[in-house]
Amino acid sequence: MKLSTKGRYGLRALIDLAQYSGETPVSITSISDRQNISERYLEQLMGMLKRSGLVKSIRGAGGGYILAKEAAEISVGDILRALEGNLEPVNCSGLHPEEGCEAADNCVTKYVWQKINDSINQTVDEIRLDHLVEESRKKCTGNLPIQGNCKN
Amino acid sequence: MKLSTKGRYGLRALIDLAQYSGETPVSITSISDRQNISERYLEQLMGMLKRSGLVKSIRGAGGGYILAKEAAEISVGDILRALEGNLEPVNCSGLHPEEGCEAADNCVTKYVWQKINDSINQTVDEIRLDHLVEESRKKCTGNLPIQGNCKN
DNA sequence: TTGAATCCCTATAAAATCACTAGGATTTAC
DNA sequence: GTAAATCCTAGTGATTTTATAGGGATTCAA
Repeated sequence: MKLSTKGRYGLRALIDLAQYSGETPVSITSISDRQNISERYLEQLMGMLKRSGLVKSIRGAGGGYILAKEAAEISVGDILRALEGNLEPVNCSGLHPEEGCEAADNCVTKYVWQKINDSINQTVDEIRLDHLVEESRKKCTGNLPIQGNCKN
Repeated sequence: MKLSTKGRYGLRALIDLAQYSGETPVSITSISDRQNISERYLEQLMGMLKRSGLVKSIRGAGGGYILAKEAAEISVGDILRALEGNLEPVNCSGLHPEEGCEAADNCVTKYVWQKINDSINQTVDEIRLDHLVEESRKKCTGNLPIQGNCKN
């Protein structure tokens, strides 16, 4: 029941991107330096986020990434689902009406997985990127936060 | 962000156990037959549930398992945590006050993981085993439910 | 026009985790 | 004593995760 590094790194990267975005696009190199994430790996994550329409890329020298929409319009749920696929605790076809599991109607555990799924999605959809950026600014007045080896 | 077979099988097994518990203890063989779960594997799961105090075992011929307490006093959360360890989406030491991550105070993502963790735990702790057994009885009046190959 | 900076795509390797399987040891009812 | 059951510890093949690596393609500045 764990989130992979994709989700963890990706969320940190997008907070960073939102925080450092200004006139010029933010390069992968700069994010990876600040966040201590492998440049090559981060590249892949940004690709996924781009394909999901959360960021835009600007190629060539001086290029990098920018948010595709306002930070207030991007939720943690959008980011995590883009990177982790759906957040369902169980890959239960009964959760998807179109797929039709023959046991679905009689399945008791489906009820449980559905409840967990709903609560996770509701929680992550409530948290917006701008809020996290603001929190981050509050915590860190002037000097940079000491992240150390923390990869979460 | 997936629950492993431990949690999925374990919950089904305990619903089954609660459903079929009567005078005599319920054997692993009978549960594994009804639920289509590998006997040897289920053995391990029952061991974990026993160590967590959710079931009691009776050894020897005619032995098996019984619930250690009323079905109404066992929550889905108890079961899943017994089998999956904690349900935290991220193994973040900042979530545990005693461990003390140096970045904890400045860590923005910790806030997110904490929220997800709380919502999952609240959800699974609200659902009790007796409720699931009752639901199961309702859905299946007389004839057994067709579970097919569904492993969820 | 050239070179540096940057994104883009695919393949592959190492590590970790999962989902069992195997082989016994112990306990109990009959 | 024997069969039926739980108990315990390892081992193992398959899959997934977590990157690394390499080779482009594109853009901009000088």
